[in-house]
Amino acid sequence: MRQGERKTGKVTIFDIAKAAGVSYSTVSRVATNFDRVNPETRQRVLAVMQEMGYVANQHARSLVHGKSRIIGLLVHALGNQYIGEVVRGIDEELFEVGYDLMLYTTHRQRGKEAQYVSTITGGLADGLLLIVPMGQESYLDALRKVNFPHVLVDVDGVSSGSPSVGTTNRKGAYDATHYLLELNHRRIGFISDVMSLNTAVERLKGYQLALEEYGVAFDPALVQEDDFVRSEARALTDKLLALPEPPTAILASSDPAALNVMDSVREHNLEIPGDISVIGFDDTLLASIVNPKLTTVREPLYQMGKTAARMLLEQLQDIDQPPQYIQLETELVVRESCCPPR
Amino acid sequence: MRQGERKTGKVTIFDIAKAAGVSYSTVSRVATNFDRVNPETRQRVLAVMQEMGYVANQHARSLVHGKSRIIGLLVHALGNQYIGEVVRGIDEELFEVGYDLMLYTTHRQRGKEAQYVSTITGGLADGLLLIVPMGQESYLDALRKVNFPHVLVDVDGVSSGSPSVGTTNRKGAYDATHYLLELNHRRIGFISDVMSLNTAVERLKGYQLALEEYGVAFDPALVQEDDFVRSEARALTDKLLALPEPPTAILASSDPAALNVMDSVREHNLEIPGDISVIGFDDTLLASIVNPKLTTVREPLYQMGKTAARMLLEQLQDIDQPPQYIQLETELVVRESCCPPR
DNA sequence: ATGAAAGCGCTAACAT
DNA sequence: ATGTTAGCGCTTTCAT
Repeated sequence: MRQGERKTGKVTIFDIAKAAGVSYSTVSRVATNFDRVNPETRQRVLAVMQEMGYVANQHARSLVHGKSRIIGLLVHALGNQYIGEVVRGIDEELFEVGYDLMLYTTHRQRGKEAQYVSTITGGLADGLLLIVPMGQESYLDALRKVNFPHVLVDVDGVSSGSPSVGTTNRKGAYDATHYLLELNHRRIGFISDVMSLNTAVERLKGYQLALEEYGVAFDPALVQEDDFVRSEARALTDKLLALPEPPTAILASSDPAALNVMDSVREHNLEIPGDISVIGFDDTLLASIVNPKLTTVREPLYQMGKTAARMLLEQLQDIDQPPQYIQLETELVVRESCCPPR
Repeated sequence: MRQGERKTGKVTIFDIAKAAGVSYSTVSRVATNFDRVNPETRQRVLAVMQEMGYVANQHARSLVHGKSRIIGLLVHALGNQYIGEVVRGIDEELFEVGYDLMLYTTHRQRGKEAQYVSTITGGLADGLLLIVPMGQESYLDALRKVNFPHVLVDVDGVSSGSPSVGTTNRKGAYDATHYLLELNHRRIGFISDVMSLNTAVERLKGYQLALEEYGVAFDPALVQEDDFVRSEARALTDKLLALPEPPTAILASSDPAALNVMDSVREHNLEIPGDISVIGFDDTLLASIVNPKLTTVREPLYQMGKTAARMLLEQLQDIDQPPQYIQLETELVVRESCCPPR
């Protein structure tokens, strides 16, 4: 190879065949190590492959097989622990069976998804995992219509119509609220995700349920909807604290949001938990490092990832399975950010 | 299509051709919208494509072209803001020119890399971006030997032999240390990355340089090497604080590490910054949210990603370019986690 | 402007 | 056990 030259194919099955003095189908056989081939020949071919640095062209294989062993992964953004853990679970499960991951990040740009989804279903990937906060997006219909294997991560079940793995959001919010009520809080602020997310709706229900049980009237002024794209948790906290009858505790929809809440509270010269108790959601590493350590609703992120991947793998085997809606258990993790109100 | 049926190709160029009453090469022409084709015919074909939901098979295209418009992205782990920002930069740059991203996560498993790299160079991807803390890995040689387009992110320059984009690590550490010295600290702990990373070596040099300038003797006991895989920052802080002459300030190698430092310090019933000043590295979102807000050395993460992607794109155009080693400027961001020693 | 034909690198029947 | 052949879906000369 001339210095700097890099043609597409580099070493092909054909080059190996010539060098080893066999037909290229024989080479293919040892490459896939599928068929029986004379051990001696195999050794020779293997040696040549090694020497010439042969690596099979994946696109050619995909073309033949009609599948690529690639899974598309559509995420909103990387860089939060939340996603990191879920992806770790996915990755681990997929790696074992030799699947690769194609990453699609929608970042702030709404609308990218549809475009991605079409190239994905265009044969590039065999299946699709979606970790995208969403309501009823149109591309989901597309996915279902062509019966393309996919699973939704962290959406709340059946309503989506697509296979999904989520958590017990209602119970999670219920537990958190219950805990606060038990501590004797009666004014509990709730910084919720936007209500277009069914997870947010579920959590609100849990929140209200607990309130009801304690005979506390629901005050809409205490729940503020936060946008997940550009979190306003800080400003919303300000709003909550400016209420005529401000909350003595605030429940946030994620750990990062909770940190913002804490930050805002401090700027009001209020103490945590003395003046204001705070609860987060997710239990990312952060929660146990910050000061004070954050009480939060744990979601089994890693398990969600693993489960989602496994479900997708199953669909790949048998696309006609009825969609499953799996819910993993949340768990309240009590740390230091809550105490009884003054 | 029968319910549940999903063959590989779904709608092919051939189906469209038949339905539109043209040859498939004509369909190809409108699909690539490359060649001149009768506007009328084009409309008709387009209409049929739309109706039948045609999406080109990427593998077939890649096979023909010998390139895939896919870039491999090798990362150690997702889920820290650091990676998130870098990837955002990469993603943005690549999206504009229609490249896709193949994600390879090495997680804790050392050794996965080599395997990945070989499938990547096997024609799956056109180029490779590596965000992997590393010294001199053997697969880098492989990359260079076959002249495979790649760029290293966040390594310190020339020594790697591969094109790279990093930051001014030495200056960053120098600035931080200088700031602390200026504040009158003389015992400055340094929780460094392992010295097998050249970035760590550079930072140490910066640290020592500043010390020298102030005539402060370098005490090896004050620098502790932390493993990036399983951070021991907390334990190392304990060690530092247990010194006969403990530090009055600690410089950490990342923001998350700094949080762990802070946590450990608090457990010793010491105040920040009153008893111990703390400085981080990176300036992730975290830094400005925690309590107290973290003084840290900002790295232009997003820009690093963009730059790396752009460099790779340039290599793709002309593989015979000499490798570039780009350094982006760090900047000390002063917040609340430092003050003069008691 | 469009059709016919070759071929990208590989796998998998089908022969031998 | 190994070679021959026919594609996988697409792009791209080369004809017409």
